[in-house]
Amino acid sequence: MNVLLIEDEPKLAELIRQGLDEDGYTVDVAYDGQEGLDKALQNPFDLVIMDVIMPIMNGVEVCRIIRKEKPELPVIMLTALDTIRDKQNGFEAGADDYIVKPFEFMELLMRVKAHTRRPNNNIGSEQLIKVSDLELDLDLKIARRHGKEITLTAKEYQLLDYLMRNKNRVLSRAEIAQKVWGLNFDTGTNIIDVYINFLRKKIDMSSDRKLIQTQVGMGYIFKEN
Amino acid sequence: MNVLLIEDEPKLAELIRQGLDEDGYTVDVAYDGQEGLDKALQNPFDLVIMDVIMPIMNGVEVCRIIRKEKPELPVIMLTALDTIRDKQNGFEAGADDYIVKPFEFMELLMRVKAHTRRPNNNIGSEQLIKVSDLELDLDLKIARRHGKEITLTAKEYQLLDYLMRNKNRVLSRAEIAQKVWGLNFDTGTNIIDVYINFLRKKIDMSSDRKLIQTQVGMGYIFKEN
DNA sequence: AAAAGCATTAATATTGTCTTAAAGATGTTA
DNA sequence: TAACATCTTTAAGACAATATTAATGCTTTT
Repeated sequence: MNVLLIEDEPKLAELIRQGLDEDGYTVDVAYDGQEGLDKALQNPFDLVIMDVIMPIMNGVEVCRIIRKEKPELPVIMLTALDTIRDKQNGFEAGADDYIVKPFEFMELLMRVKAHTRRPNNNIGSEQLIKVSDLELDLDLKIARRHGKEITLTAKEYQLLDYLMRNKNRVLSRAEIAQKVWGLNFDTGTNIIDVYINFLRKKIDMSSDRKLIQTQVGMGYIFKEN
Repeated sequence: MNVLLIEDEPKLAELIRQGLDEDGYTVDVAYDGQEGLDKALQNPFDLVIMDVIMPIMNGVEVCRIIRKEKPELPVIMLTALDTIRDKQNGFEAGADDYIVKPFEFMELLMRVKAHTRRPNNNIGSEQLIKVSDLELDLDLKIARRHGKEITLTAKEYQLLDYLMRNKNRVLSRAEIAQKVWGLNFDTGTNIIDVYINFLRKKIDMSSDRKLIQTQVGMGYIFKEN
C-alpha cells in the first residue's frame, strides 16, 4: 500500500512515516501543499494523509483538486483546528476523514486501515517495484525496461523480484537458493547461474547499464544506477 | 440514500433520524443489535450507523457479521467509549468510522456524507461490469459479447465476475479458490482449470481477442484490450 | 599459467495445463 | 417420489512449457 503524507513539520512527518512503515505501508513524504499535490496527481497512491495548514498551498485547496482529479483516492485530513466549521470545510473539500491534533498514532493507523481496506478489488492502483529504468509489474507479473514489456517465467519472476527487493546488496548463492528455491543446503547445482543467465538475456542484453552484476567468489548484486 | 440506524436509546435515535431525514436520507431504525443485523442483511442499505452498547447483541459483533456478509457496506460506529482500545475493537470488527459521544450532529452528518459520496453505485440503473467487448449483466446474471447473450451457470458466473473485477492482474489458483469457492484448499483438484475451460468455450471461443489468458506457473489473467 | 569460478548451451526430466469423459450432486417436473 | 435434466466435481491422458542437469568453453584470480 502506497501512502502519500503531506506534512510540513519534519518531526511529525517522520514520526508518522516511521509508524506506517513499520506497519507495512510504503510512505512518500511531501513537505508543502504544492509538492504534495504534484506527487498525488503523478503517482498511483492508495491514500493521502495531509495537514491542513501548510506553506504555499493549504490542505483544503489541495484536497479539492485531488478530489476533482482522482475521485477514488481517499484523503485523511490532519489538523489542530477543532471547530465544527473547520471540519465542515475539510469534508466539503472532499476529505474522507478528519483527525484532530494532538492524536494518538494508533488512532491514525486504524483510520488508515479502514480507508485502505475498501479497495479489495484492486482496481486502479497498480503495484510495481522500480529500480533504475527497470520496473517489475506485480499485477501483470511482467518486467518493463524502456517501456518495453518483458515476459518472465514463474521462476525468473521470483528471482528478479528477490533481486530487486534486495538491490544494491551482494546476495550469496546460498541466500538466493534459500529464498527463491527454498533449498536449505547446497545440492551442488548451477541452477542459480543458469537463471541469472536467463534474466540477463531478457533484461540486460540490450542495455549498456548492466543491472545484474557478478561479484566473483561472493554472489550477485542488482545494482541501481 | 438508504441509511440503517441501530440505536437503542429512542430519543437519540429520533434525533439522528430526523436530522438525516432533513438532509434527504431515508432512514430505517432498529432498536437492538439482532433486529439491526437482520435488517442490514435483508435490505439494500447504503450505510449503517450503529451504537456499540446495545441489548441482545452488541455493535462489535453486529459489525463483524455485516462486514463478512456485505464487505462493501460502510459502517459508522457510535459510542461513549473513548479509549484507544475501544476504538481499536471497533475498527478491527470492520467499522469504517468511529464517532465518540457526545458529538455534534453536524459532525455525524459530515461523516455520513463522506461515506456515501463515492457513487460508483449507479443505483436504479442496470448494473453491469464491462471489460473490452465483454459485459457482465449483474441483474440478469448473463454475459454479453458483441451484443450476443451468453448464459452462465452459477459457478461460471461467480468466476467470471471475480475475473472481471480483477482484470489486468494475474490471479493465482489459491486466490481464485478462496474467493470463488471459499476454500483454503488443497484438495489437489483441477476444478479451477476445468471452469476456466468452460468459460473460455463460452466467451473466448469465437473471438480472436482472448480475454482469459494463462500465465504458466502463476495463474490466470483477465486481460483488457 | 594454473586453478577456480562463471557463462552458455543443449539435452533431458519434471511440472503444469488443457481437454475429455464420466461420476456425483442438486434441483425440477410429472 | 421417481425419472430426468442440469450443474459441479473428479480423474486421467495428451500435450506443452518450464526447470534442471551436465558438458564445454570462457573469464577472473592468485
